[in-house]
Amino acid sequence: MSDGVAPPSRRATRARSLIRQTLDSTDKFLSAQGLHELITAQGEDVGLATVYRTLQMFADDGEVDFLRDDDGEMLYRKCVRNAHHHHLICRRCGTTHELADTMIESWAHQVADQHGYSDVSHSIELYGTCSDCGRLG
Amino acid sequence: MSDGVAPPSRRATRARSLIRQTLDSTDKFLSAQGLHELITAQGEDVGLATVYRTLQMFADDGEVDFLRDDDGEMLYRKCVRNAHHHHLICRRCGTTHELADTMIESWAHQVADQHGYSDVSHSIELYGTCSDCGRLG
DNA sequence: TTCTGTGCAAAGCCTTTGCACTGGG
DNA sequence: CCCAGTGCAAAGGCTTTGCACAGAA
Repeated sequence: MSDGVAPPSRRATRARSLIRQTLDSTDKFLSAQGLHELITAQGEDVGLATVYRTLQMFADDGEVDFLRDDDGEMLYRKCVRNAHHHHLICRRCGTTHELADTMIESWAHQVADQHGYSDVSHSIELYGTCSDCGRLG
Repeated sequence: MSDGVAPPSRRATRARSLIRQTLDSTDKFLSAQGLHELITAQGEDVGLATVYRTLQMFADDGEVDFLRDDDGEMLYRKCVRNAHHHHLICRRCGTTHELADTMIESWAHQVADQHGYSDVSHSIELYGTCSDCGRLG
């Protein structure tokens, strides 16, 4: 599982800096387009294609978490935890909690073993309404 | 959770029959386009838009299982089990095992409760290489 | 100077939609 | 006969790509 390949050289640019800043400004998962809008709203300007390319690169480098929502859209969020984990996401406001639960990992492997599967990976995300949004009705 | 709404009237048509037949012919998850190709390969002809509309309808009616793969594509499969469940899917040949594990359900609810989330739902799929494909190298 | 990064516009892909025709009941 | 269902083509929405220019090192 170790990607022996060293990450390619990465230059420090205005676009990357702005994208990192924007990611750091929130705990929520953002789409490429959503992030682009936030940047634009700040009066800054970065090409949408660059946002897509950069988020993809950050994801490859493990600098951001990413997942695909129910609509098939990719969402990205600054990486808080390094180890493998899952998310509990408020489907209303997007607030996210990271879940580092070893039980799930072992469950996944156990089930896979039982069926003779190897190279197991899994996609596990929980959605709900967070307490704040719940209060607001 | 009961969808009190009675399903709208559904007519028996050639397209629906062909789509059902094709779904029944395999245990694997199929994309709309993949299913359309299978139908075409049988020398039959159904509009692609109809396949999309029909699969969506079957999904709404609970007649098929569906999920979104890592590429964001919707996949459909004939429904084997009625109760809520998850899947263990071979990422090579698409063979699928249904998992009816109550432990996961209770885990999800427990975690959500701990964080004050309500209306919990979850997206859980396992991917791996099945024993047959593993043997083939 | 060199080569990565960026912007823009075009193209790709999966999916949905509008509209007129077809066919099930 | 009537309305759900279908086909086709166009449009949508997210994402990727080609290419020439800009800017980091």
